[in-house]
Amino acid sequence: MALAADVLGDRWTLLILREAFYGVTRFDDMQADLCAPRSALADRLRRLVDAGLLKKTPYREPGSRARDAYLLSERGRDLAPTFLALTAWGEKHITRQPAPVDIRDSETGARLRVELLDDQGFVVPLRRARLRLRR
Amino acid sequence: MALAADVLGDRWTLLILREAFYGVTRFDDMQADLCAPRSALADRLRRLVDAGLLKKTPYREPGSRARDAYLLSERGRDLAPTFLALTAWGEKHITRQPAPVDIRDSETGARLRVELLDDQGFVVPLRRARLRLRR
DNA sequence: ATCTCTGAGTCTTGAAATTGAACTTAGAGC
DNA sequence: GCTCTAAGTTCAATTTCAAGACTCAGAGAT
Repeated sequence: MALAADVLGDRWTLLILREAFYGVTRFDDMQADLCAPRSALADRLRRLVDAGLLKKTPYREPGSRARDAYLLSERGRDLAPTFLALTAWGEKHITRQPAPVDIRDSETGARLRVELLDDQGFVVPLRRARLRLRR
Repeated sequence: MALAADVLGDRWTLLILREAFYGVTRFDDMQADLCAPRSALADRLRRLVDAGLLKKTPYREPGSRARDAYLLSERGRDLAPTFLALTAWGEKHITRQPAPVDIRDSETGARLRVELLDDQGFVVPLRRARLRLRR
């Protein structure tokens, strides 16, 4: 997780990833949403691409030249459970309101949630969870 | 999640929380583990206490005066699923090795994992997950 | 009482990162 | 050509950070 902190441990990076999860893919849109300095945004996007979480992908608006959008790569999308767990935490402890986002099953359309499961697939409430260091 | 990024969006904070999850509670132990500058560590611990994620708790080593340890509060422990999901991500994409930690059910001792569940409690593989913005 | 030791910080100062705003660039269409 | 736009880049001013020396409070020894 040390390396995760290296990439994610930054005021803008988490917010940029949230934008990416929300489907915002363009520089100026992110800049407008986050009010981040353009230089900071450019720098973080570059790092996220270098780290393989985002992927520059060309797109073309009719009447404009080709540009690059920033899409989540597989590695980035794999942060979805982390993202969803963090969102749930924020709903409970910070905003006390549902976040304007959910994750759904692409096949059934069911709304998904993150849970702790034991080895038999039973849901275990958070209060029973204990962390253990192996050695 | 904006506020989450406010507290967590920092190079040291994530690592400090990891220490806390690993059961390290004392200033000098964390300092030795992380090699963080003492001033940075003091500052981040203060913020985490202010944000309610850690709780200063007096302890006393025989032959020493009373000091404060930093324990996860309930709000902090509620980050366990986030933490576990992030750890799983790191195992898959960064270290490619199991992290030296697991979360267990305090009643059965079973090792726990984080999964996405649909509304009927069935596990849904990550690849079928789609994020949707509600409006 | 005084001395010394330890864990937990604080202080100081040079180095690095960040901000905000203006500027640049590459192509599309007129 | 000329102009327009999204996507950056550049730069001076400011803010934050790092490293390590220093301080502090109490405990036990002398």
